[in-house]
Amino acid sequence: MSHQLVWFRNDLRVSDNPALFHACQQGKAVSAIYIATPQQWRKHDDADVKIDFWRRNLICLKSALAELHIELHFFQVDSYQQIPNLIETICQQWKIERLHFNHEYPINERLRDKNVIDSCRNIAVDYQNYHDQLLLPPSSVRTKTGTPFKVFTPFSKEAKQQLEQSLYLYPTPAPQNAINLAELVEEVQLNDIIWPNISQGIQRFWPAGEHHAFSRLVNFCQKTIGNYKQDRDIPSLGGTSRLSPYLASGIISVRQCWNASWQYCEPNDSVHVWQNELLWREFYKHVLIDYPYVSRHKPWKPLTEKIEWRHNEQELIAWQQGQTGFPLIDAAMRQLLARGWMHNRLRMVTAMFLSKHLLLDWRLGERWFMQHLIDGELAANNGGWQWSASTGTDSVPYFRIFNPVTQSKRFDPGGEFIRHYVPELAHLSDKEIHMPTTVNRPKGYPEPMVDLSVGRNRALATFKLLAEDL
DNA sequence: TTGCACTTGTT
DNA sequence: ACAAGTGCA
Repeated sequence: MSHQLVWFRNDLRVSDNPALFHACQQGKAVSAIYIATPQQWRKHDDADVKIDFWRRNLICLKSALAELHIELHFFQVDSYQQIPNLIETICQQWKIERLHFNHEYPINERLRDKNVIDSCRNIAVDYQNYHDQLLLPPSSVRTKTGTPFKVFTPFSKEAKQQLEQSLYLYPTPAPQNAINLAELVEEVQLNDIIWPNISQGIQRFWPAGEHHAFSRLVNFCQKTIGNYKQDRDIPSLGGTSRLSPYLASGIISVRQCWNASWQYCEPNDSVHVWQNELLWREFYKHVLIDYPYVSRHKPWKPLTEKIEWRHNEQELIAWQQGQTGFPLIDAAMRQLLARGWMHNRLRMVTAMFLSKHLLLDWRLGERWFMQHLIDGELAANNGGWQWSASTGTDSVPYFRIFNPVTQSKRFDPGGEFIRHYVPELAHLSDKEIHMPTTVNRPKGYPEPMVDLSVGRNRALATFKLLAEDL
């Protein structure tokens, strides 16, 4: 018997799944496992809304696999350290020949996988792993001199040259030979795991299942993407793909997205803009792999470690709760809490407000985002925050500080987005809503927590000092 | 070494 | 008008 085992992690789908595909290629019985690690999730600040999304997608995955006659078994341990032992036990009791899984790139995951591989070697179990989260493998996008790209534009040019319009997608496997396995004592049911409670209201916005993800992708490419270039920056319009939660948890693959962008779209500027967004995701993942210290709470630009960020718990809380007195910021921060998601434009505006106008440590904001985003993903979240804080690769120049009121007038001109999430301001006119006057400000809505020009100049001075120190 | 190009601006 | 460099070929 040569029993194959697929370990599912951030790839909760059966279509275009390299590990699953290869396991099924062997013509032998295939089983699948998922290992819940609640304490590790807390350590990584994984959001409740994201953990619940995993749970809902695991239900879908279990039934999708059942149709292929593959059983998905659940296990639970506290942390990654216990996984090698658990996998040893599973492999021995089920007489596994080969373990298959798709790569994850953050350092804790790499260490976990290295230890699992060492265990496999100890007990003479074969293993294979595959690249899955990236369009192009690590280290494959390099400058002429062989170094990693530090700037997005040349990175994207090189990446585009390497990418075909149609990438190979691993087909969903055919049904496999069924196998009856003894239930292991370590095994749990999905319901035995303690999951966060998430309201149906939020769940409705993010339906689970790869079929849903795929139809969202096709629908986006056939309809929404046509106006993507103009609409994507207007939070009230819903002009973005809203695929990030599905990509982050591997409910859909980035290869499927890339192919769809060529296959289902009329080629135009908007399509290229969206493809660039996929490449930004790619860029930040490569940065994380090439500069692993960014996942250890270090800025990409070492010099910026010297910045003395202010400490102010109350200001942080005001920002987190959407009580800053700046309507667009507050609307955005409340959207994050209400939906587990925030529009991309607003992620930049709120991140820059925290790191520049308030001069609070960008890592506090990064953490808050991770704790609340359904699409929270280390590389993209870290890359985005370091971009806004001017500490990252190809980040915004420190003197180009978004003005939250100007941004509000430009990207929410009719105030629709603000009215939706900050209802106490809904009655204000289009002109007043971006920055209510003292007279117009309703009771209960806070005064602006910082004078924008004071905050701006404070940030400019801080960064300028840094440059002079050099 | 030089020249070119540079996501998301603000006052 | 201004902020001020920097990656890359």
